[in-house]
Amino acid sequence: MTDNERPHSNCEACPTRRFTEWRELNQDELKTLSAAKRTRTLSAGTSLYNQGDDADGVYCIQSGLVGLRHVDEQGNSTLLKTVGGGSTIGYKSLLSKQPHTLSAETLLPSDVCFIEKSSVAGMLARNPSLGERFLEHALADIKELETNYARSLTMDARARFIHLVLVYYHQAGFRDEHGNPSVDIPIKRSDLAEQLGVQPESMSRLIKKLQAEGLIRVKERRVTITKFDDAMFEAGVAP
Amino acid sequence: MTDNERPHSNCEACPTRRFTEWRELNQDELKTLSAAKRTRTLSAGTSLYNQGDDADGVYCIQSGLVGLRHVDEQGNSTLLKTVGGGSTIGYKSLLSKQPHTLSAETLLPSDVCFIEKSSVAGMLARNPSLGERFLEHALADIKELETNYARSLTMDARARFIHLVLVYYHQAGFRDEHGNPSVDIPIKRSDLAEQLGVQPESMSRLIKKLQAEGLIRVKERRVTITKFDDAMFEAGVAP
DNA sequence: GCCGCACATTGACCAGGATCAATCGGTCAA
DNA sequence: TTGACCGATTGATCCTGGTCAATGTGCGGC
Repeated sequence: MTDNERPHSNCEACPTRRFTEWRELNQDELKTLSAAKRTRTLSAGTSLYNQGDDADGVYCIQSGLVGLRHVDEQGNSTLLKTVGGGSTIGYKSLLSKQPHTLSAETLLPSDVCFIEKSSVAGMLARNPSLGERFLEHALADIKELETNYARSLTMDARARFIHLVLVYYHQAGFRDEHGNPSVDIPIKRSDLAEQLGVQPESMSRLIKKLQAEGLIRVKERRVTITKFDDAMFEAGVAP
Repeated sequence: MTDNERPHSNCEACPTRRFTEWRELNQDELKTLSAAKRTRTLSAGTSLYNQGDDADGVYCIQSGLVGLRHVDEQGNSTLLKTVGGGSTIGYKSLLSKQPHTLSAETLLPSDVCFIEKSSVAGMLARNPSLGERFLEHALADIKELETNYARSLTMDARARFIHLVLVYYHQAGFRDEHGNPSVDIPIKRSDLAEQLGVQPESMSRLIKKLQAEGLIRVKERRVTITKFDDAMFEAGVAP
């Protein structure tokens, strides 16, 4: 755990910190945080924690991609969410003192910081505004969950997929060599299907259809949105 | 607003308080709360607040039933949740300082207390544990949303409906004259359909089918669960 | 009593996805 | 090189739930 410690070993300099709960810590607190955290570079497919486990701390994603998965009593698996650099996860279970409701697993090689339970508790006790940041985070998560839930109840797989592509584009989009909006959605088809609540076969057919219509172009795991306005419209996003 | 003021005019005596955020207030704080709150008895179909509005305070449901609805850009309406006595709503928008993401409307005649924004802020400033209660509430909401979202992605309308009946039964169930587990789901079919994300016609047919199979019996808005174990199994609930 | 309206149900038909089975390509280890 | 395995795709078929149109049914207003 010491030999693969590399990226941004001190939190003051961490470029993603300003998007996290830790953004308002003072110099002293940042020193404490730097000392408390453990940074690891993980290969894809590494489990951070499992549904049902007790929380042992919180995880800050510095880079890469982490998937949050839920498995129900009947074994149905759902990829509820993916998070990238600048996200803090695992805090809900810690704060509610209840077992994790989701499992977290790296989907890409990722740099992840871990801050142990007692350190978080200590900082929370000394800095009340940190608690407010976590509350804010929870409220933002609720908002996102509400709209996703409503979307799953009212929109078909096609519209949900287009919406999801636009979400990924919003997070990590770029222009390809011809200036077309593109994004790498670096997860396998079956995970994409799980995120949409459809079967992999339906995912294949859907992609095929959307390509045939010329709405998107897909090569491997790169999606180019060729009719951006149409996509926005179908996903129900304001212009 | 003064003439229809009736039920439990002081919060110390309020029987539902022990289920709410206010459960740990001291005598002084309870007096403040009692003075700040306004209680109203509302008929069914009254709007408490609308999606897009700024928060003006929080609402405590004393009795009755309130529906929380989301309408998206395309006009798709979803009944995301119903809440009864002992629930506090409207707090998310207040704490996040963002417009309401949902509309709240009474589905039954309801007694509702309203606590104005500035009063809540005052109490929060003086009592940090109140903030923790709201955080707990938010975390519980997230947990519920996550499982509902996952359920909507993986289970069909039939299983979701059975699950929903069991949820209502858990909240307000009783034994009918023959000792069979029953519950009044006091909302109209189209709202039930909205809550499940299906069309009213499908709702009708689904109920008909489940009755034909002898799993449930439905009369007006009362549902009797005739095969309780089968229902639990289909809904994916542990025995 | 009669009209109008909202809620609920039913029928006929269609479409979106699920399911089952087969194929294909790529990668890795023996 | 071969075979095992995984991910992805395709085809054939079935079933759930959507859509459109019609019919009940109860209730308040006049």
